[in-house]
Amino acid sequence: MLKKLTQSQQDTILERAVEEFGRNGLERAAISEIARRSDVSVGVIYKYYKNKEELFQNCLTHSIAILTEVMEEAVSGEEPLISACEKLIRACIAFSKEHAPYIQMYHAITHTQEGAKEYAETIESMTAATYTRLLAKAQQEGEVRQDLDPALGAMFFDNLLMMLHFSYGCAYYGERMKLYDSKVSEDELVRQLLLFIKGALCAPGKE
Amino acid sequence: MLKKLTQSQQDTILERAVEEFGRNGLERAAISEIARRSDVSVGVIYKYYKNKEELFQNCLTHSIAILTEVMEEAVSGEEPLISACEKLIRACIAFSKEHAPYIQMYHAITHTQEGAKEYAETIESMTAATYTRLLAKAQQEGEVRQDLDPALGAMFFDNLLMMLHFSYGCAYYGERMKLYDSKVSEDELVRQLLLFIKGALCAPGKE
Amino acid sequence: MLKKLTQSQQDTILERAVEEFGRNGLERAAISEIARRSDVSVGVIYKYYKNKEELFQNCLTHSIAILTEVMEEAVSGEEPLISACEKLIRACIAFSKEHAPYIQMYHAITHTQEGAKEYAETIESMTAATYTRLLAKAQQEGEVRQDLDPALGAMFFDNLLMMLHFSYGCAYYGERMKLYDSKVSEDELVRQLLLFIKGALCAPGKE
Amino acid sequence: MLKKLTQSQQDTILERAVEEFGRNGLERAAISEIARRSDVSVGVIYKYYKNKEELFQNCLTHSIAILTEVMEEAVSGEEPLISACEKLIRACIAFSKEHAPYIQMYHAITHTQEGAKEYAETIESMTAATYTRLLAKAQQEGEVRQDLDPALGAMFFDNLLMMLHFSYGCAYYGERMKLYDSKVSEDELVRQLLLFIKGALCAPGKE
DNA sequence: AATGAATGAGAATTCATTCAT
DNA sequence: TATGAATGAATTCTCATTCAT
Repeated sequence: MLKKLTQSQQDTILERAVEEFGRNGLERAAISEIARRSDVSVGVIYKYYKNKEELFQNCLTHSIAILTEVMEEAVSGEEPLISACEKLIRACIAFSKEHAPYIQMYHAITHTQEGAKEYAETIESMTAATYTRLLAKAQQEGEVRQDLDPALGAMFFDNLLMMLHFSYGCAYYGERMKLYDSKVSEDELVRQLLLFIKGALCAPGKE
Repeated sequence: MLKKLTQSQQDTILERAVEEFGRNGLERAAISEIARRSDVSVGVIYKYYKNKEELFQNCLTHSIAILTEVMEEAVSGEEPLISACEKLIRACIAFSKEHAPYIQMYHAITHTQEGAKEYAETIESMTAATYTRLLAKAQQEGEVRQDLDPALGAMFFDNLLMMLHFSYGCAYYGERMKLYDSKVSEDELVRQLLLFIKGALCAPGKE
Repeated sequence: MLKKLTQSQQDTILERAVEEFGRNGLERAAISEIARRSDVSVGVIYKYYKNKEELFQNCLTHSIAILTEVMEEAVSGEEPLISACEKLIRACIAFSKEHAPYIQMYHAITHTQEGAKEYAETIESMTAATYTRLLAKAQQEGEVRQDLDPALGAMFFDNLLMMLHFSYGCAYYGERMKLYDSKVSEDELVRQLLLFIKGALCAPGKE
Repeated sequence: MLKKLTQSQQDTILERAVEEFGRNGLERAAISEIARRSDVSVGVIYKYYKNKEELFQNCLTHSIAILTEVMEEAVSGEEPLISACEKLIRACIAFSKEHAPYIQMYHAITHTQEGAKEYAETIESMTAATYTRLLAKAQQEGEVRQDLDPALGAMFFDNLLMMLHFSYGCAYYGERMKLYDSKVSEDELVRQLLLFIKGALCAPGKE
């Protein structure tokens, strides 16, 4: 067959690769398995990606792009901070449940030593800036207490979201969550997390 | 060398193993590398540990013991919740800076799919129970607001601590932290985190 | 070489494997040695056979098929017992001289403890049944003396054939044979063995 | 401990070694296991035997010596051929049942390629000569038919005994025997084998 | 002289990567 | 251009043998 890979086939490879890397991590993931599931030959994957590492990188970029898009969409409107937070939290949970492999890939990348700086900048810069801006603005409007540093507040908030992603996207953190709360409903968890965050960020008596 | 391994050599193996597992995870970690770095033969590692899995388990047990000791010490006294939190936060940071490989190994473990439940139970059960109890008690004493679920509150709190561990123990999260806060002192970070947690947990006007 | 293995190369692997297993038994036989002698990579052997055990099983099946074919051919006709015996004896000798590695592999197998039952059933069942039937039939026709148990007689007869196989296929038994008979011709040996067997099986005065 | 090994300890080592080699063959047999079972250190075995190969050789010599002694004892008297045969057969079975490891060692040695000649001469010469002489004498006395070559007759007879040893001493041959005869008593087997041998060796109407 | 822990070569098996077709 | 079989380096684990005590 001398037919060039269609865009759809290329997408399939990336999706199956994300799944395989999510399942098995960079090391154990098998190119042959990705090829098999994508219904292409091993050789063609090496036509498109120099080696396993590079395929992994591409999966990452792909995952992060999707993840970022979803999160940005949640805070694009003009609305009170707490509503934005709720949207973000619900988006977090929905995305993690639906696209666990992407979360697992994200988790995998955060394990790198080499290139950690470059990865972090690529992946986290925009979120960091966005959340910090969101808080700074809310602070100016009196929604957020004055003694909180917007950057650090944003980081703590993002930390909570990140753990939420892991809790719904990674087996280990899922099990850990059960140890804390084996039967509380997802809605109740969201309500409590909002309560927690609101207390943390907002001036008493304000919203 | 046909002399029995000294205790110090045995300790070295465990330390190098933690580093290797931290760097590469269970799968990719190479016994031969651990042996080389520990300056012993491969065979001797198999004399002390039945296989790679068992060495890993020992590293894990060892790590947890150290970590637990540090954390328990921080909350052993009878003191206001916020003081306990501060102690825990400072212990977290100190431990992560001193024992980064342990944190990295922990991070690697949390990526597992298989055995996730067993790992989570081994590693997280005690912490989960301890923090939940701490909050429940503080709630009874009026220190913590009544509408907060102690278990969920404990989880959110532990989530913040976990991210703190990662931030000081893993390269990626360290870089990420810099994106939020490139110059704030550690002391200021602790102060702000305490502020954040206090707001989240405590009834307004109370401590 | 990235061309698919030719049938001849695949046959070579099996032949070299039989030799290696014959020389060293299942345990000690080295896949790398088989690969080297077959002029293929180690990996390709694992492409065709899941593991050493499976390669061994294939060698065994292959050997049995060849051996059985040869032996069955010798007793397929309707002829007096003694003629059949002569054919079998001559087939034994010819086969052992031509395919010594098969005999050596057979000898190696018979040393196993584990799985001895399964091996014995796989390898010996058909022969046992065939020889027993052969004798029982000859007994009904008066060719074999009435006081001989056909099954035991068949076993003693097969015992003699087996030792013949070893004598012509294994170095040790070859040397041992020379100790008994350093100059007698093969023809004379066959004649004497037939005489021996005829005396053992047949009623005096009958053939 | 600076105590020299007693003779009894040395014997124990040899016995345990025969067992271990019988169980696992030369390759799989573990020196450390032999040491453990003999209640001596690994090092001391290497004081007495240069390496595993040499220990194996010594086990062999030991096994063969015992085996030969038993068999010679059975034919030392002045008695009719068939009585001697019965004694030998019964000695065969009794010895094989009691000392299976020795038989297994014998079987293992017959697998060697290198040194096959030397082994065969060491082990088989005396038996070959003894049985040949036994038959030649019986032939002179008219007990054995005149057209049988005493050397070849002795070999066929010894072949039957050898298979008897294997049948009672090696798992594989034991299972094979069951395929022929799953319920016949040992006594009946001896009776039938004697019948078989008598027919093979003796002139009709004679004993 | 005996001990037994350490050594390290060697074997099975996997799988990323190559390249003849 | 796509294929997928072949390659062979790398990894885990075993155990015969050594030698400091």
